Amino acid sequence: MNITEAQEKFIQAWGTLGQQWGVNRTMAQIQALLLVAPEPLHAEEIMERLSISRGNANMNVRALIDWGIAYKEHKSGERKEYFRAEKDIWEVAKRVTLERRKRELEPIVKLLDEVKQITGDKNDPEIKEFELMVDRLDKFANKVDKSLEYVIRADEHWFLSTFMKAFKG
Amino acid sequence: MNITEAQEKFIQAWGTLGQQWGVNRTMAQIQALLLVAPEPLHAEEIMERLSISRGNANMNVRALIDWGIAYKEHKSGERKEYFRAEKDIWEVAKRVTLERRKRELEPIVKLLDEVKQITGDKNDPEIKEFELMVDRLDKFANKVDKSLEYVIRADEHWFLSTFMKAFKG
DNA sequence: TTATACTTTCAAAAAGTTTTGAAAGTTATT
DNA sequence: AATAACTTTCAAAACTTTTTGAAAGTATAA
Repeated sequence: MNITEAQEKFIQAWGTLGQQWGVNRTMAQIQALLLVAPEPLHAEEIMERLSISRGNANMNVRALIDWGIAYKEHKSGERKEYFRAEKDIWEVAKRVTLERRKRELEPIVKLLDEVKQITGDKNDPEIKEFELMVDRLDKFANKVDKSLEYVIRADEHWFLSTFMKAFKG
Repeated sequence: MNITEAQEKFIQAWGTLGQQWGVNRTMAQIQALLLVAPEPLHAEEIMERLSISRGNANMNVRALIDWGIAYKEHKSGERKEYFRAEKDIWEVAKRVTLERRKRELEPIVKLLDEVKQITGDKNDPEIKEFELMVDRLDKFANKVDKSLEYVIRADEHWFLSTFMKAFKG
């Protein structure tokens, strides 16, 4: 396999994986392309390399930047904007974790708070079960939230340092 | 807010959250319904409560069972099948983690292995960058994989016991 | 064996998401 | 101020996923 084939394969597969992660295919493909590119690329290059339209390229590059996993870059003497990917995988993982925490965990906690105060006979089995479930979920969500906060704030290599000891390095 | 409104709100919101997790809306709604139900429900009840078709109900109940987060149940003297949700949230989290590991992590490792052996001039910047990236991703994926394996095998309350010490809780 | 009470399947329809590309917007240069 | 080089927007089209419901399948009881 030569380098072009390998890059192509990687980009396609990364796109497919992205979809399972709830990330749109093109966004993941652009990230993959920027990850394997030794130099920043501009819109035209991305469009050509992935055979996508200008609008699509623009939209998804912007999404990557919003997530904090790609950056705009300017080359002196050039008007074009260049883009590069964040290549520190731990940093990417941290960003993605933060983003998901915001999008997934915060709404759960908010929902549970709203739904916590219900009126009615506390001996009704429906009410008993509901309150039990809300309580269980709330405890869980708060534990996960605190744990994420902890690991995100900690050293970027937390995962290594916390767990790898168990595997002797 | 009365119990019916609260349940309704919870079910709808859980469905929306499910979508962001890559889980189909109806599957998440059925899970939510079964989570708040004090007794197991049968197909007819699920269809009616969520206003969905028989096929849709059947398909998504089956998916929940495949994921190991809901169970079939039989009531003696009844021909209908009843369904109940796994209500231990730690158990649900474990199952979901296992499922995602299989669907998301395993394909990455497989891809990286395939793409690792490329032919060409090792001084070509494209090749250098590519090999660097594959190596970084491979190390990361393997660390995450081993860590998940560890925490899944460990006590169900691993999350608590590993991190909560840091919060004196 | 036949009838009945249920569950499962699957092709077509509906709903939802992504992509396109032309037009509008922005900024830098002359 | 006008032009050129670029970026962004957005409505329509293409594509993907989900849902429906009627038909087929299965198991139990009489």
